[in-house]
Amino acid sequence: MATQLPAVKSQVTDEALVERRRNQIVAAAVELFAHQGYYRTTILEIARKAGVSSGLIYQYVADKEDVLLLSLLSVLDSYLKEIPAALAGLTDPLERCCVAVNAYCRVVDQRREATVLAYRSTKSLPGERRELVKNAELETNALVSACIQDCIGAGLFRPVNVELVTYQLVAFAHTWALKHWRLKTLCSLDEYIAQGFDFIAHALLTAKGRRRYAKLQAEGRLPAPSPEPAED
Amino acid sequence: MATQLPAVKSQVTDEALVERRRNQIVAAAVELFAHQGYYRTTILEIARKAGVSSGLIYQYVADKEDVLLLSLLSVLDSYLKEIPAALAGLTDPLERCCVAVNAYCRVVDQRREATVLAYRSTKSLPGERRELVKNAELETNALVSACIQDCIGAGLFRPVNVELVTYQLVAFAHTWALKHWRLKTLCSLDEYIAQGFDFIAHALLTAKGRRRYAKLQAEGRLPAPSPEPAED
Amino acid sequence: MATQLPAVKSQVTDEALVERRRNQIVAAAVELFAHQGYYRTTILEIARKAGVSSGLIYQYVADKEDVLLLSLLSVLDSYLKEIPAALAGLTDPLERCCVAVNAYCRVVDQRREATVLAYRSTKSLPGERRELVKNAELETNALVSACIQDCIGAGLFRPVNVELVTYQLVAFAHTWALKHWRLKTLCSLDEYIAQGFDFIAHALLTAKGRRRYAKLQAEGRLPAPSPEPAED
Amino acid sequence: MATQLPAVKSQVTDEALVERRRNQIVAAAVELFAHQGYYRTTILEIARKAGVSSGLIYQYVADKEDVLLLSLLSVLDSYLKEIPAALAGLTDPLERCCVAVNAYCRVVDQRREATVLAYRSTKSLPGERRELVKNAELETNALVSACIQDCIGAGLFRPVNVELVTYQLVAFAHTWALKHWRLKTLCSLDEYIAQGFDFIAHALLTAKGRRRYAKLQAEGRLPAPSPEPAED
DNA sequence: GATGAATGAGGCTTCATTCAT
DNA sequence: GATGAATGAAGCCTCATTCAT
Repeated sequence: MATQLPAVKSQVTDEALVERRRNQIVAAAVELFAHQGYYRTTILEIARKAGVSSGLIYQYVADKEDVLLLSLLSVLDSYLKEIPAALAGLTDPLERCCVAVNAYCRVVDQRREATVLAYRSTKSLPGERRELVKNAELETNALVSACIQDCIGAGLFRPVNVELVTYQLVAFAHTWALKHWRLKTLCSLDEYIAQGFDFIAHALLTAKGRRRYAKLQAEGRLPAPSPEPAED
Repeated sequence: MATQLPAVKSQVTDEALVERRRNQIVAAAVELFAHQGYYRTTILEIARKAGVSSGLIYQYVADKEDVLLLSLLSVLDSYLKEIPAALAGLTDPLERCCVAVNAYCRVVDQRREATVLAYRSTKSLPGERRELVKNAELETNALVSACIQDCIGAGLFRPVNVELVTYQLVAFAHTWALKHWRLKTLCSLDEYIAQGFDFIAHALLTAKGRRRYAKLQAEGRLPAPSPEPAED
Repeated sequence: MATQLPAVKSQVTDEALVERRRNQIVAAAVELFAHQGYYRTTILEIARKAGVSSGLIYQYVADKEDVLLLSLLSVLDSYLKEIPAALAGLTDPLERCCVAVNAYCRVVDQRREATVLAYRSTKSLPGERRELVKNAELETNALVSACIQDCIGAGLFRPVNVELVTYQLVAFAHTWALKHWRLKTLCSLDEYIAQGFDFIAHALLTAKGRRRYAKLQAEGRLPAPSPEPAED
Repeated sequence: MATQLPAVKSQVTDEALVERRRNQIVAAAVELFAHQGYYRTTILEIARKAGVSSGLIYQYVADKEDVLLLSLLSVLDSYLKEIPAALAGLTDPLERCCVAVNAYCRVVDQRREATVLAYRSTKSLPGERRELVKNAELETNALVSACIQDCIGAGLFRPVNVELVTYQLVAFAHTWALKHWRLKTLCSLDEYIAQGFDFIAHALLTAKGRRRYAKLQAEGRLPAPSPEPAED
């Protein structure tokens, strides 16, 4: 798992303990970082919230930046787990694509502050540590890309540039967190997802794809309730 | 202008001087904040880069957060100026919409680091000051929304939720800056814009809109070169 | 002067102020370091004793080690000033040599704790900074070496290895400080110097040298009172 | 032995174990202290180098200062053992004196860093513990003093102040370690010792002593090769 | 109006020491 | 007896802010 990358070393040797302590620390850190930002959060606050001493943190982490790194990786990790979990058992490419986006939006919603944190603080990490975060992000992207690719392969999506479109979808999911202060006044998460599907569907579906989409919708296999029929 | 909002008070009375000094300070601050982040940048660094003393800054600004506020407002201000400038003289709703998005992407590209800064640091501002930034953002959004609304009114776009779609377009523009580290390896700005237009066009255009779009394209009135005709 | 070496940089530009502040800081530091040792002394203690704030110290010095460096250099500097001062106007090689050793012993006595500090703490400085101290030490050695060399040149001293003998004499002076806890129970500084002269005289003087030495003694031109006639 | 002095108490009762563990700890500590200094060395480092846990150290020692005390005593102990060992079986007073100085210089050379450590760190010990170190030093001095005294008694040395001259000789030996950074560029240990003998011989020998010295030299009973006959 | 030296609160980090296992 | 995880006091250093000039 990402949080066990050799990049972050601990003084403590007991693997299980390291795992447990780091989870403790990171849980506290993510919450504090998300609410107050990285720089406004002190190690002492993290320690207190985690119920440990400040010195203990440094047995599991080299410095404060490491706590940030682990925190960011844990957020990205949650994406990397939730999306495949949602896809389990599904085979229809279009269904998979919709479910993936839906799942992505919902994790983002559940970890909204943490998602914002990733945007705020990734740049606070220098060099190598930032690369780790970027790589984790690319791993998640790859999940989405694969879905799009499969839809194209199945003739359901137009032959678009997969990676660029991936970023459109990812941006769609992230925007829910980034602009939540405004979006929440405009619609619910369900509505947000539904209109996104509508937007994306029109943007990508082929004629064949549209038929399949309609069928899935009719069968109730599309995750979010569509607020209005997608047509022009 | 935003930088003259009463929220930021100066000890100096000469209006013109205040204006000039603040521009000096903000110019230096934006550059430093953009590259190093807000917390990593010291007042002394800003002073030095602005060619003034650290003490002087406090005659034009209440505290460091004020410098951040002014910096963020200046970034958003540049959006608010560039987009209308690009639209000047244009009347066709679809053309205006495309030009607006294009202009937005290009300002973002020109002020890429500053755009990222806005994402990183807006949350570093507390309460009232953050509202000012949000309002400035909404002002820019309104420019885009108006274009979309006009296209819908003209039957060129489907009757979508204007504000939500606005966020799609805004997200598209911002993503160029936010994910530039990756996007730059995938395509040029022109290509990015072109595929975005393609995506958006499919997502929003009505049959009538498609005809108009094709015509504008044929007349060379669409800002970016379209890599391939938009159809499926 | 050693304390103005470019190796130690200050944030403050006013040369005179830097000089004054550093003297303030170093004076406090030398006293504290000498009594408590480098590691047991805190920057805050130094600041308090110097009558300044702890932050101020860092405007004149990069870190605590720099304070140590300046302190050590100031000690070595005092040797480098006192010895030539004592030699001023003297021309007889043997007299000069005796006066130099005498002066050395007396500075060491005056700055006894500081001399011990140099032995304790030079190794606490890493790389480049330690070199600066070593060079300052060699400069003082050169003063003594020159005296010895002249005596050899004048046929007053046997043709010994000048640098090695220099270290004998330097060690003699330093030992007064290093072993003061014991030596002070055995004799006074005057007696210590006198017996040292006796020892050194026997070790180095040629027949001609012995005659000159006796003459100088008779004329009262040798610094310390000889407790007993030097003969075997 | 010095390390068994009641001043250092252990929680463990098994005498032999205490002895063994302490040797383990001290061996590691001396090496680390000598290279990095006392304050720069952590208990954890000592524990690791000694192959034990950090907690174990505190079962054989009250605190870190105790480790320093034991370390310093062990260094001084090695002098106290090596010198008598070198003298074993020798009866001629002059030969004994020369052998003693030679042996002293060689232990110092072998334990050069440790010797420097003693100079750096004895003052780091407070009150009572420092006395123990001083006493150990005086014990070694007594070995040298006895040799000098015997030479005077045998009419081989001039009637000098024994303790003061002892310090000259001790300083000579220690200086090899203290100024090794410079001396090593000037001569080898053998040469250093040789010139020291030359210096000391001239300083102390009576006419009778000089004859004896020449004889010993001729018989090859003086430890170091004399570079040139000692005369003027 | 402008300067920049001075302040001092506050954060990160280290590490001697303890103690439950 | 031995371990090593946990503690928390303490120190170095930074930097926003002030204010005398």
